[in-house]
Amino acid sequence: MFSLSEENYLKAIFHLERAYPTGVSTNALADEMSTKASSVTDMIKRLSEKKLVAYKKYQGVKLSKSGRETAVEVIRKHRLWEVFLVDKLGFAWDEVHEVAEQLEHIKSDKLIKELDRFLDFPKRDPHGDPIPDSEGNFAISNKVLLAELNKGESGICIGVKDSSPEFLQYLDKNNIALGQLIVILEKESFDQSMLINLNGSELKISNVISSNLYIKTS
Amino acid sequence: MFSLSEENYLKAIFHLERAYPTGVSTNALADEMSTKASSVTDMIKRLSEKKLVAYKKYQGVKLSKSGRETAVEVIRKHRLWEVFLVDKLGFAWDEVHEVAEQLEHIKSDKLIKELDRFLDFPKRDPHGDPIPDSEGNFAISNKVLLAELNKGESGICIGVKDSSPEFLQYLDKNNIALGQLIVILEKESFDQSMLINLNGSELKISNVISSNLYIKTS
DNA sequence: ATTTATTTTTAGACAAGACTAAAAATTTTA
DNA sequence: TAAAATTTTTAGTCTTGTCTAAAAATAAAT
Ligand SMILES: [Mn+2]
Ligand SMILES: [Mn+2]
Ligand SMILES: [Mn+2]
Ligand SMILES: [Mn+2]
Repeated sequence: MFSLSEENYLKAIFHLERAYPTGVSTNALADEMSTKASSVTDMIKRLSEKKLVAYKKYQGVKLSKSGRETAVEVIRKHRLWEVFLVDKLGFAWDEVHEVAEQLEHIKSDKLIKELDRFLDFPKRDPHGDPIPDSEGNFAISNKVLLAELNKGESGICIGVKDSSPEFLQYLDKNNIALGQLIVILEKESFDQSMLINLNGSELKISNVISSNLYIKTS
Repeated sequence: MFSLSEENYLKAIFHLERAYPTGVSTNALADEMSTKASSVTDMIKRLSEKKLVAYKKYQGVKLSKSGRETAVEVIRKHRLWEVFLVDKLGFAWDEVHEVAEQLEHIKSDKLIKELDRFLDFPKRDPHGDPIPDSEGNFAISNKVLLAELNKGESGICIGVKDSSPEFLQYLDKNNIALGQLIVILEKESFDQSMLINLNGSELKISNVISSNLYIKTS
C-alpha cells in the first residue's frame, strides 16, 4: 500500500511520460504537482527506494513495472468514480474531477470490482478517456484533434484534451457533447478557425477550441 | 476542513461521550483510537486550539457545538456509504465497515447530498444504526437489548450493539437478521441463556448474544 | 493521613512531506 | 570553449502525528 502522496506522484509521472519519453524532469513534475523542485527530488528518492521508479541524478525519472501498475490502478479508480458521479449521482462532467481525486485513493479491491460491475464495465469516463480494465489494459482509440481535419471532413466527437471546468462549460454552452457528429463547413487558413455543423446548427470556433477536441477517425 | 486524524478523534469522542458524560478520559480515547495516551494529549490540545473540544488538564474532554457537528457529519457519511455498499454494490453487512472508514473522510457536500438521494434517504445503516439527517438530527428509537426481555415476550430485531464481522457472521450463520420477529420461548435463570423462536425454527443463544441484539419495543 | 497505584502530562525523538536558500550540475549562448 | 542561464540537488527548517521514557497529578488503599 502506498500513501496518497506517493500515488499522486506516480500518476503524474505516468501522465508526463508521454511528453518526456526519455525521463520526466524534476521541474515538469514539480509543475504538474504544484510543488517545489526540491520536494520532488525528495519524493523521487523515496519512490526509487521502493523500486517504483528508475532514477539517476539529473537524468529525470521513469516508472518501473510496479510503479506503472500502481499508477494505472489509480487512474482506473479515478475514471470509474467519475462515471459513477455522472451516471448515478447526476454530477455534470465539469464537477467530477475534484471529488474523483479523493475517491481514487480509497483502498479496497472488492469496492472497485463491484463498482465496475455496478456501472456495467464502462470503457470510457465522462471526458472520453479510456478506463483501463482490471488487468491494466487501455482500449486504444484512433482519435485525432479536430484542428487537424480540413474543410469537408467530419467525425464523431469522442473526447476532450483539456478537461478543465472552464472548457467543459464552454462546450456545454455551445451544445458540443461527446458522441456528436461534427462537420467542417469552412476552415480559415489565416487563424485556423472553423465553421462547423453540429446537429443542424452552425458554430464558429477558434483553433484553441478545435485543438482540444478529439474526433474518432476509424 | 479538518484532517482525517482530527475527524477520527472527534468521532471517537462522540461515541465515548455516552459512557463518559462528565468528560472522556485520555486513556479511554487512547484505547478507542488504538494509540498512546501521550498522542491523545497532543491531539486534544490541537482540537482545543481549534475550539472543537472543551479541555481542562486532567479533566477529560468534551465536544463543543462545532466539534459535535463535525463528528455527526462524519458518522452520517460513514453510515450512508455503508448503505451504498450493501444496497448497491452487494457487500455483506460484515464487510462494509473498513471501507466506510475510508469513504467517510471524502469532502464534498454535493457528493453526500446526491448519495443520500440516490439511496432514497435511508434512515438506518445495515447494522440498524440511525443515519443523522443533513441537519444532524438522529431518529430516536425505542430499543432494548434482547437480554432484558423475559420468557413469553417478543419483538422485532432492529440493530446490533457489537457490529464486528465475527458477531455479524454468527448472526448470518444462524439466520438472525434485522427486521425479524424473535419470540422468547425459555429463559434460563442461571446463565440467562434463551431459547428463541425465529421464523418458525428454534435456536438456543447465550447471554453474550442476547446482550448484543437490539429489539424494537414501541 | 500517608503510602501506593493509576492516570495524565511533559520532554525529547522520529518519519513523512513540504518549504527556502544556497550549492552543484547541466545546458545554452556568445 | 568559456561565460551565463537554467535545472537539479543538498542543507536546514517546519508541521502533523506518532512514539518512549520520565515527571507530575489524581485516585485508591492501607
Ligand atoms: Mn478527472
Ligand atoms: Mn476524466
Ligand atoms: Mn461502520
Ligand atoms: Mn454501521
